[in-house]
Amino acid sequence: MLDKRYDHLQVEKDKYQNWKEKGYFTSGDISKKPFSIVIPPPNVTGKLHIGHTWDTTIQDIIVRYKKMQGYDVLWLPGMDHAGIATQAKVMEKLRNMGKDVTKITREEFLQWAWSWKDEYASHIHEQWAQMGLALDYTKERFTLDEGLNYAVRTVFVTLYNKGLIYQGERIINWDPVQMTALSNVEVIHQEDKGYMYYFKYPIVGSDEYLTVATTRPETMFGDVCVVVNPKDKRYTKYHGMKVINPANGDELPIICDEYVDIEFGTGAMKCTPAHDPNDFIIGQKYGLEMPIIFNKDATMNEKCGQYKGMDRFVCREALIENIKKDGNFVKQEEIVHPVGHSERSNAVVEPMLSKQWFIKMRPLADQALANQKKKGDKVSFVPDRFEKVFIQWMEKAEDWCISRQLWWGHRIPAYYNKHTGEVKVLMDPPQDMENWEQESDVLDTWFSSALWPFSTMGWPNKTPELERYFPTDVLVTGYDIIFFWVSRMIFQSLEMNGVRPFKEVVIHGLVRDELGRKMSKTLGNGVDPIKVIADYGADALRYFLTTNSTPGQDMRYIDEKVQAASNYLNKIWNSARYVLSILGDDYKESELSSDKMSALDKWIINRLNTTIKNVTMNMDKYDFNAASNHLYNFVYDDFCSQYLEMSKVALNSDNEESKNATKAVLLKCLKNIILLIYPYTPFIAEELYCSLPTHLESIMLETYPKYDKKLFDDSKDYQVELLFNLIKDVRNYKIENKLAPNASLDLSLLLKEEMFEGFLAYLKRFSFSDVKLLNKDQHVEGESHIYNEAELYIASGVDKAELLAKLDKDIEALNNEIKRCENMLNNPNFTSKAPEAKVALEREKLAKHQENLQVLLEKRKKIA
RNA sequence: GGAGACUUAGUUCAGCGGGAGAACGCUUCCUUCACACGGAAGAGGUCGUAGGUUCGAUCCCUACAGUGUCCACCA
Repeated sequence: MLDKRYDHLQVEKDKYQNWKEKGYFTSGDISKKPFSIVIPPPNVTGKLHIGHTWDTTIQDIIVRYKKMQGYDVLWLPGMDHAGIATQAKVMEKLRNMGKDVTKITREEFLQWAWSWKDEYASHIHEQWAQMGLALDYTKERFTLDEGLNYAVRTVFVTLYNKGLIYQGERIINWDPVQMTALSNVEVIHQEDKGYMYYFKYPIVGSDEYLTVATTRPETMFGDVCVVVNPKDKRYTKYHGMKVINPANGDELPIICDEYVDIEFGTGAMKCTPAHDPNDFIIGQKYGLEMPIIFNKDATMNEKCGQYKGMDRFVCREALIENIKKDGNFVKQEEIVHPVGHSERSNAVVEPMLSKQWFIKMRPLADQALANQKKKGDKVSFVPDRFEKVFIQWMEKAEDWCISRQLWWGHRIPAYYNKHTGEVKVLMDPPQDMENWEQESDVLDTWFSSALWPFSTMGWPNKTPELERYFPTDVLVTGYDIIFFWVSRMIFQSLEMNGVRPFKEVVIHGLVRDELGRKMSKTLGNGVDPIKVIADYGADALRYFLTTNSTPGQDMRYIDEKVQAASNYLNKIWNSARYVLSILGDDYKESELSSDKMSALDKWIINRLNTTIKNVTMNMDKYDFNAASNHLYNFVYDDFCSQYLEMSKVALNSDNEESKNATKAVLLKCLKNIILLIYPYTPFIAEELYCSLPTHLESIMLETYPKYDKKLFDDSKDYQVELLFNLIKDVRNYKIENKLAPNASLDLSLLLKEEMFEGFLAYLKRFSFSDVKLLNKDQHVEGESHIYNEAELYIASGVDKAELLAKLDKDIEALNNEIKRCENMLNNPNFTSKAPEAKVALEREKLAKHQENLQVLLEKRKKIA
């Protein structure tokens, strides 16, 4: 027997462990069709946040749904080593322990990092368990494990040999806090306040000067020339002359290049090839020197004279002061301009010339773009507008800087000859390793993540897993990592395997706080899923997360809505409790047979069928909000409010046959509700399922409900709806007239056709009144309610004037409706252009309205 | 500078070429034997503004306004 109140703590206890131990999460039944998903591996940097919960719940719903539909589902779990982020956290921990991190060795650090990984991996496992995720742990991987390292090396060597990976000196984004290079996507551009400074660059051998503008005066130590547009007439006379750099007195040539915009600033641009990507291009074009002026921590280096060792921003201020003293300062303007910050450290990123490893993107991007044009092979985005985001990024993808000056990651398999400097890229260290030194840099974390869908399945070996589950069926992730991850998986898979990594990508948004703000550590507005689970249960949280937004759209976390989800589950719980109590302990399940079912039974079964159809259709579209809404309406309106209440009549009758039919229908509805809600809320579904009179060992072994045409007979459904309307109007009458809900009224009913068996009994029971049947044309005093198939009169002490007033109101409303219909039908454009069915429907409506109007008019005549 | 998203009830959000929906909140009534974390009934919206397409627009198109998002090297 179920408890009176749904208690999530009791319901969610021990179930996960049991599922796991029984092997329900394990894939590999080759008698079934395969279906596969790889989890987006969470970083081992911390605990999971509510965004992870959303992401993984969507996957879990898909997984459980597909399992029920008879697929052999592989949901592959795993985690990401998250290079920069984890290294930063581990370093911080070591500093907090009082260690001198500058003295620590690579090997020592890696030991600490691995133990950090173990600790956080166990937190993540615990959270997955609490959320109830049906992950196949026998296939779990880590982005830094040996097998994945083998895959990473294979890809690196292959791309290198194809010329798609190269080492080059280029301008990269330098994070001076983490002291590593970053890729473009790891740089966040934000609008910062700053100044545009204008300085005089005196012309050598002249009293004149050029005014040059810059936002980063400290880079002036790296200036090698001043560039003007050859067409700029203001500067023609200076062509071939030199200017003096006001920062250090160096003489700089004036160079002409079309790149300079005559309209922008002063039209004279300082050129710092080592610290600006555009200047770098000009530097290359004219073979200019490229002096680097920063140390790795963005302090000024020895090229900066008296400023050596200063922080770049301190230097900036000091330099400006000195230029002012020299009289070369013109002005400064406050501006707001985009400034690049490191995604991880938030430090202002310094563009810096540096030797790094790159992936040549153009050929790979073109391949990915070409594949999107192939109908059967493309990756389908859900919702499809996100394909555009992907395509646009691919169209202008620049080379990807993949080397990082870190320890925590896949070490680049390149070897430098200690004597000759020769570079070799190899799967394994050279035989004479004593003469070689391995590249100390590691790869960008996303390099290994990009291989995740196939590296986790044993690639490059032709494993059975790869054969069976790759390409995967669907990937679920947030729109914020389309660039970081989705696009890179796509081009890597196409290059390495010749096929897409997944057929579909389901994109969701961000969870925001109650006020619509992004959740962040600095705001402290994050929501801890573990706390929500403790308060309301994993089921309520899962239901809330997956049913409160449209695909691809952000959502707000609102506590009351989780509570509402919990109330819904309590509703299902109690309806189950009731149904089970009706069935009794020794109930034997029997087949539903259409001929023993009442009109009411058939009605609810039809509603159930329709619900199954709608839910399934929307589940297949990954529209979990729409799917759950259909079920919700069925549970509340059709099943609980109508059928459960109505069924009490049959259950209290002496008719054993109809009693049994009702019980069977109740059970069928309940069981289907449990099965339909199960992917969303597996814990409560399992609990209720196992309380059914007959059940398998677990709901995880059940099959998903199917639309059942056999029981479909809706011929009397409209009469059932009429009954509901009659009851509703009677209730309404009582409330309007301040009568008790169970007050007995004097009701008269004229039926225009024969109603289903028991119709009157239901009406009597739910109106708490006796119902007199009228013959045609028989007149009764009272308030009239006209329906298409019936007329209801409620005798009352209300006076004539009031009755007439009400009647007039009804007549007026009906007249308006008739007018609306007539206007439409009299419009030849409507009748000729609108679909036939639409026109017929309007005609039908008009006829009914007119008929009903006649009744009301006659009624009025008799009263008046 | 580009791209796309959003604007619907007090609030958070669905929806849709043919009489506006849910949840929460609010009002009235009801402890009736599944559930007061409940039930019954109800109030509440010129669907951002202006044009256009259409027999018909909240829905499609255009412009505008507002809100937030992503991308982008202009000194």
